[in-house]
Amino acid sequence: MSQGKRNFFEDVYSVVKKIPFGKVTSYGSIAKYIGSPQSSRMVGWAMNSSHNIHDVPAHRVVNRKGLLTGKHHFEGTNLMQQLLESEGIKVHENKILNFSNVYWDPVINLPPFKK
DNA sequence: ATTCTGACGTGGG
DNA sequence: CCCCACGCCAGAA
Repeated sequence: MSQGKRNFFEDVYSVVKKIPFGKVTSYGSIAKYIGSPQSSRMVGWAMNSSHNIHDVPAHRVVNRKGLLTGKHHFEGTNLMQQLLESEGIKVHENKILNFSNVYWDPVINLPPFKK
């Protein structure tokens, strides 16, 4: 009880860890998958706390337009883009090219969420 | 307690 | 396609 917040963070990380190599998803999709479709902003907040955790591929999470909105929170100026391009994803002007082709939706590709 | 902000999303023009 | 206003919710000042 009343630990929903902590689970929320863990839930977000567990989903992000399952994003396949070379694919990306959005904050909103993650929020929707874990049962809080209106807390997409909190997903971003959770990612902010994932800085310490190296198991979480935060670079594979972008906004619904395919923009690298969190890029500024990575080290250096272009780390996020570098990581994505190292996985074969093309990026131009902070935006993922051929977005629909590399987009991976947990709601569709994972079994129903259960805690 | 109140106000503002933010790694967002949707709807309307 | 772009831009704007609004809704959301947790944390900081």
